[in-house]
Amino acid sequence: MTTKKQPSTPQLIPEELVPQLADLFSLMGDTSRLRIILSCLHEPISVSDIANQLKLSQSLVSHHLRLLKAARMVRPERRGKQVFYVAADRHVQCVIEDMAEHVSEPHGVEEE
Amino acid sequence: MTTKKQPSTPQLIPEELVPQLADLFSLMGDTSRLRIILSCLHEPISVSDIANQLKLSQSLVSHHLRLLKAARMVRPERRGKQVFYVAADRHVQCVIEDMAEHVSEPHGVEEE
DNA sequence: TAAACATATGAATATGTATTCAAGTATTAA
DNA sequence: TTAATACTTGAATACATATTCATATGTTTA
Repeated sequence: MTTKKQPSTPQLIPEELVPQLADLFSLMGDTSRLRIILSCLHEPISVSDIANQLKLSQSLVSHHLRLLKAARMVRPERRGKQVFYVAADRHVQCVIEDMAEHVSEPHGVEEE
Repeated sequence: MTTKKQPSTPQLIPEELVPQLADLFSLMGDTSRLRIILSCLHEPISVSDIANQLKLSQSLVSHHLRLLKAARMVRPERRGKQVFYVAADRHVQCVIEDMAEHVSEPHGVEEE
């Protein structure tokens, strides 16, 4: 039984954004991809440098970067033969930092 | 070829947190689950109310809530026969709002 | 031009997971 | 206690997707 009649959906986040948001979170939900994001969070870094740093195949890194680029989370910048990637905007960083705070939160001691 | 020797990993986010963070993002990466999170973001709401509001089966909502609860993103509170769920802390809300800002960002006009 | 390097991409596979259905547990009311 | 309601849970399935391998594209140098 429904407790009370809900006035449709009283949320701050418009329903239309949900699929886009879910896509972005989903991208960040893979450890390889999250590490890649972290690698190019503060400064541009080349594909091969990411691969070496994270010990992932160049192919895999490239596949992931393609998805991240499509979602506008990173931006490519060619320098000669290499392509450098950097986080698209500051929001990505904020999101990760907020979430890091969440995991660092004291594990509710079931008080009250 | 590596551009320059990286000093291991100069990140603000410690490597150990990455799997936990990815798990959380992964949970938010499903539209059904993200909607469920949004439903109990501001006030406790019963399982059946969530199911009705989102037009999802009670079973599915319960399955998702179990995962969200395990990740300490929501907290259950029994009231008689019903169980109300509410977002565990404010960080979840911050994360979603930051991401919403990201998607609302002007789509870089490829300048320069 | 060809060769070497850096990155990208398509196909194949293996693994994960969202959803459904049926049955189980918990709480209240009769 | 039995019945009804609210929620949970396990198993099965269908679908998505991370990773690898082989190959292709783009860029510089010889």
